[in-house]
Amino acid sequence: MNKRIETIKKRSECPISCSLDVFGDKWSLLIIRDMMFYNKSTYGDFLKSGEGIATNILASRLQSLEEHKLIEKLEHPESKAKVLYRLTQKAIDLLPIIVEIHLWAEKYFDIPPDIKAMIKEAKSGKDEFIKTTARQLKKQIKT
Amino acid sequence: MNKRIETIKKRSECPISCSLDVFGDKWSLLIIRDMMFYNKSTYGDFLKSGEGIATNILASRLQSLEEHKLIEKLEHPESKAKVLYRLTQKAIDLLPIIVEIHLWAEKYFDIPPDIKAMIKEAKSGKDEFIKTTARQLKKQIKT
DNA sequence: TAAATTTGCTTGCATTATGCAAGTACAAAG
DNA sequence: CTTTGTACTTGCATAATGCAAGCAAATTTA
Repeated sequence: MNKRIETIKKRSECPISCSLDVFGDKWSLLIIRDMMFYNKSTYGDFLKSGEGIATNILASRLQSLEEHKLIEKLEHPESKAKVLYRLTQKAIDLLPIIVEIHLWAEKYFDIPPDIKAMIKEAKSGKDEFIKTTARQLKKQIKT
Repeated sequence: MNKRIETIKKRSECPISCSLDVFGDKWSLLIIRDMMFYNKSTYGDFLKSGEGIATNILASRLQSLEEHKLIEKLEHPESKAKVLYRLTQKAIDLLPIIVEIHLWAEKYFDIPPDIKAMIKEAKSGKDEFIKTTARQLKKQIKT
């Protein structure tokens, strides 16, 4: 009945490598994205995402994100049947990375119009965009 | 004798998702890092990296990076036995992302002193650091 | 110039991660 | 008290990664 604690191994001391060991997989950043920009907060929310994550993988990624302290599991105010996932400050601090990924993507991919609008805003006033977005997200932590 | 062209599939139109489809694996960004910051340019160079990539995986990642136009394969000036890999502009444009990952990592990991020095420099004058580093890298492209 | 070494891979097989479909337990609604 | 919703787990298939060995062409060494 022992849940295997996925040992958090580092491949090296390199900051890029260490970071990838935390969120450098196919799904983690997409879950963070959903929480940051689409107000998703429950298991069911994440399942509905356009990319179609499998149920077992979602459970596994949520566990990993929790172990790495990027998210916290809380009881949902509406119902005991639900679980509320919330970003930590550590995850909110990923915002600059995520913004830069958006800016890179905007240069090399065709982006849907609605998202493109947000990227334009982020581009024209990057620091301000990050600051206000981070502030919004922090509100939810209020602890 | 047909080399299978790994079809480049997108999971969605989301810029984060599309970007991860390009470099969101365990190794691609580390190869880019080696080329950006450690002047590595050959298959043998990449093999020597601290994280220890397997030979077949390295070959596979190099092929993927080339297909996604993040690197180019050129003949090595020193020897026909060698292959020279070079970053494209598309890869150099990843620099802001990589810098932000460094800054995030610096906040949440213990970083080796030499790398920490570089991060401090990047932090104190981010735009300038990116600009000068990118300029250095572009020199090598000179077509 | 023949043999050994370097370089950039490929190949075969083991292990791990991810994907899919079904099932389960508990809470809540009817 | 049955049905539905929510958050998972489980079993099995496929894909990605890891490890050790092998290989061909180029270069170096003897």
